[in-house]
Amino acid sequence: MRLNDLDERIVHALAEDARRSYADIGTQVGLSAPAVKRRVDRLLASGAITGFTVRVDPAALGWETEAFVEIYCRRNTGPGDILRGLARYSEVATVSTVTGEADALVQVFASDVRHFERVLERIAGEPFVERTKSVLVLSPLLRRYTSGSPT
Amino acid sequence: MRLNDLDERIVHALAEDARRSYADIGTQVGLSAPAVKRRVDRLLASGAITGFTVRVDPAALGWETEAFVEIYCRRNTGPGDILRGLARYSEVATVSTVTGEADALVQVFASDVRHFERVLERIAGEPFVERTKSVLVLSPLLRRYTSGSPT
DNA sequence: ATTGAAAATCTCACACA
DNA sequence: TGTGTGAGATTTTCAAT
Repeated sequence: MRLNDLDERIVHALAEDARRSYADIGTQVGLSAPAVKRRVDRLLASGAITGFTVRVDPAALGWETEAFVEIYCRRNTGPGDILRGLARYSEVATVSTVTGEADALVQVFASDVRHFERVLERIAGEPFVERTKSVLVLSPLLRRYTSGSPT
Repeated sequence: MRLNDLDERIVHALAEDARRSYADIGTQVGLSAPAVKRRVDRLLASGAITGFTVRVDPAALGWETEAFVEIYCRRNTGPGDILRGLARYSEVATVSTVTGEADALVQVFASDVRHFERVLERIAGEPFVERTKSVLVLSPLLRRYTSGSPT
């Protein structure tokens, strides 16, 4: 789907505060409230917008430990296998297949290092996982456009 | 701030759909709409919730290329130097100092591989950067709780 | 895309445990 | 401190234009 300038400004407004009223957004972009709603509905239907969510402070929710885990898979493992295997973990925030030596890069939030260790052991025990390689986040210096944590 | 079970369930509900009505959330967690709003307001005031945002499909906004870049810094580089040096790039979404061989892990969104290459060259040219090592995202299989892209 | 009206929701006051 | 109830203000939502 192709977004025009008006759509982009609406998405930008929603990105800053997804609970702003359509009328508010409308006055900012020069549209009436129903017009804004129609465009948002269209963006939702087309998949350009996939939903609305909350920005949380992971530390405030008790998820103080963040890590990136490289996954090295056994032969004949497809993206679907990786997703199905990892989506079950509530501690897993993002999963991406990547170029390079590893097959996938996984972002994990845990309450502490002990918790992370348990999660890592379970992930490493998945049948499609050959080995893993993790780095722990020391300081989340910048979290732009995104922030989230499992519940 | 300490969150109890009710708060966590409310945050979880908002993470799935931040535009659900307080009454809906209330019936799910066993509270009235005003009670839910009061807790959300408190979570906002305490900083546990930092706002509401929209989940977008980066590709629909024209940001089709995502990459993770490991930064190896010169000696005597502090976290502040890394943050100041990288925050200027609008393509940089997240910056974290990490354990392991690299000093920092940076998430970058670009419109295409050519765009990413230009950004990478500029980052690699920063005075505190000794070398970089990148992996490109092939498929963003899972983007839980939020996903965003630079505007 | 806008207008205007009806339905739903938000948001506050107050009362209660 | 935290909750529920009810009323008024606001917003959403859908016709008709």
